[in-house]
Amino acid sequence: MKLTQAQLSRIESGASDVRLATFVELARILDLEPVLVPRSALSGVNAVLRELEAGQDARTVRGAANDLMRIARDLRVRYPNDPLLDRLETLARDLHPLEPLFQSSPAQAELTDIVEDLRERAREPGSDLGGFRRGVDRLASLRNKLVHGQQTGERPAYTLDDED
Amino acid sequence: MKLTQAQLSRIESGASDVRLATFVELARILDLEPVLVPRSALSGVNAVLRELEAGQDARTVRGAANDLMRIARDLRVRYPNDPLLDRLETLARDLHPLEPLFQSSPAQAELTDIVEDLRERAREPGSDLGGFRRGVDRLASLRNKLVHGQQTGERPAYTLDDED
DNA sequence: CATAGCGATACATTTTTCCATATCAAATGG
DNA sequence: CCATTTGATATGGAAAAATGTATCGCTATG
Repeated sequence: MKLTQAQLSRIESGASDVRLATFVELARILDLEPVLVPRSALSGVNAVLRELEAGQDARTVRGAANDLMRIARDLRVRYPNDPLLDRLETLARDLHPLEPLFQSSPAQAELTDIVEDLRERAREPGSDLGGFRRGVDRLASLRNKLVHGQQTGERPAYTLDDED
Repeated sequence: MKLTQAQLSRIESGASDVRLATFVELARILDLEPVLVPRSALSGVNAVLRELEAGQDARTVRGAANDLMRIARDLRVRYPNDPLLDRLETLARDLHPLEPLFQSSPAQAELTDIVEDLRERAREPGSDLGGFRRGVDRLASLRNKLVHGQQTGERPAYTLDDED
């Protein structure tokens, strides 16, 4: 498939009901992936997409996860076997797949806030583990909230996304 | 558009790269909705889809999660503040969203085995926490394995879902 | 054996797609 | 200021492919 200039022109002017192969190629170029979604899953998928497209900076979550991992690793020196650090690492790892859910929501803000807090507490040597634990708990509950607030819904509709 | 019998025959035999309109119509008939997903959102969307299509014997994982929560709660009576129990609870909670990953894999067996083991150890009063901890570790590593063996890496090639 | 149902195929039609070329706008050079 | 180049978009015509209609062959069933 070549997707020539002429072809594009006709597509843009709506003068052509392209073939599937052409369509897919075009999607690729636009960094989109055509996916067939069962109607029953539509609302869920839409939710994910909505949250994502609102937010610009996806890297923030990844960055936060990395920060948390680093914090945990640093503290290991002092508390080699502390389960609290296990927990923190687990939570940080969990962040990655949940990325889409963080976009554009206040969750993002909360997350960076938590990271800030933990970083702060980790800095002071004899830092009270109680405060640190509270931070980790905050992270955990944020995580749980996101994962669970992922309820289903209803409303099927016709939704071929736009192009151009 | 009519989607005649002849056309369907050709499509099924792969002898035709349909036009977009035909494709959409076919999707409709199959109760599917074509959606263009930004690559960056693909993992999130796939997660939702996986979760949904698991639907059938999801109860097993859920059951395991509940069992684990119960075990943890019971042990609380004796060890009110043990962080190991925190960890177990966290892991149990984590199970839910990972449900789809358990489907049909040996992971399912491993999970029930772990639950069996922990239940056993929790039964005997002065049970050695070492063994119990080992069980929890097993659960954690199973979880991590699943979560990590999950990442796509790159390009889903021509991932239009199947039809027929 | 007749016939009804279903999928595959032939041939005709329609439409996309490709290649070449035209059109147009903005930029560039004398 | 006009001519020419350059780049990007539209269009015409030919080739290729999808779609439609009619038909054929197979299987089941009376």
